[in-house]
Amino acid sequence: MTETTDAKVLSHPLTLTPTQKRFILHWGEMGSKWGVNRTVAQIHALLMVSKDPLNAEQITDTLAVARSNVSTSIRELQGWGIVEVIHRLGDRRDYFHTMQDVWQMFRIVAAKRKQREIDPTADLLRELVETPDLKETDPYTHQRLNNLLTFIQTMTRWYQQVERLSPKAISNMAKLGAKLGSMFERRTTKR
Amino acid sequence: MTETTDAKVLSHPLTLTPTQKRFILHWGEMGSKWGVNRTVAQIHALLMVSKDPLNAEQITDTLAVARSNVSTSIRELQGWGIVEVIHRLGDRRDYFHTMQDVWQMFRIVAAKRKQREIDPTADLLRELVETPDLKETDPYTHQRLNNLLTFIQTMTRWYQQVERLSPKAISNMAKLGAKLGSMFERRTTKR
DNA sequence: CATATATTTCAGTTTGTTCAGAAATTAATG
DNA sequence: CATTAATTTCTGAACAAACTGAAATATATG
Repeated sequence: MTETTDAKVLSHPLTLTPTQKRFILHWGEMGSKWGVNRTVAQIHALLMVSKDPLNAEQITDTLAVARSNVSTSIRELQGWGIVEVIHRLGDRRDYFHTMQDVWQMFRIVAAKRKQREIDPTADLLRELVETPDLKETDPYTHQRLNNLLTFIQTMTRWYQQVERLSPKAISNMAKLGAKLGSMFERRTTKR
Repeated sequence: MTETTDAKVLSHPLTLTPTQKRFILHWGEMGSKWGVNRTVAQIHALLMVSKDPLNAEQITDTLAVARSNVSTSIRELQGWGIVEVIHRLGDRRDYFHTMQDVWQMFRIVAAKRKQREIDPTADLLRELVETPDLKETDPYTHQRLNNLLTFIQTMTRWYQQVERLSPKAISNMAKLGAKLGSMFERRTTKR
């Protein structure tokens, strides 16, 4: 019950520029649209614009959320594999930072989302399409499910090719996209 | 208060095969992972495996959800542009059906999601990156935001190319992906 | 090993979402 | 234009998720 307890509350508040604030708030709002909770997204944004790694207390003070909330949120970001811990000599606290490479980050998140949001459906569809006699007894449903499965498999295969490319390669593909597109389009119409 | 009121409750229940049931239930569960509510996803699944268009009452009875819930959910599906109304001579009820072409459905949904989940961020980033003096006063943040923006723009441009392709063209790209990928990879390392 | 510091877990509260049923609205029919 | 059928909107209850503050646990240091 000493007066020092209060002094600790805002021991390491970070000063954010207006630009940084707007980015963090926006990223937090978009989080909900992406299925990520606001605090998690805000912390991620903060780490993205922060030059140096931050400890949990700094994050707490800067974003004005509960310490426990920061703990849980960081855990989730680590679960996604986009936030890492750093330690400093003479400091026992955990310092967090996020990867610099946006393409790398995208790849990691895309892989996780595919695993959670696509793979289970692909598995079930495979099973259902192979249901004995389905093709005969209910050809319509069989056809519909099979179309869906084929589509998912095609997209998956295609994603796996793209996933391996370097950022530079992706950028080049985007630039050459128009040509490529028409190339493939022609190739198929010929058939 | 006549006895006819009760008879109406289950007037047009649809008979679903076990396969159809499993698909509908699974699609409903996955819905939450995709940010779509369960009933909306279930109705969508039901329409996908239903050969004929269904009216609201049939959907209500088959899925055992409230009539009002069906109304709201169908509205949302129409909002996504993947469910349409059909009318029949001598029947004033609305009949609903979903498009057959999976690739077409994907395109529509992808476009909507891009619009909701990507475009606002791209807009903000463009604005922030152009903040006067940011490059000088806070080069680190500027760099980070700019990287993000560039990435989003690249992916967007690339998506726009792909979006125009036919299903067949996509499938071909997936098959040729490996070759293409290494082609681009080589091209960039040379630079 | 006692103390200080850092982190995680937990219970309770707040906030947001889903859903069924009632009420209101819209459209059709004689 | 009154009646019936079809559909949408509104409302409150049940449920689920996010968040906080406090307590419990873990870790370092003299």
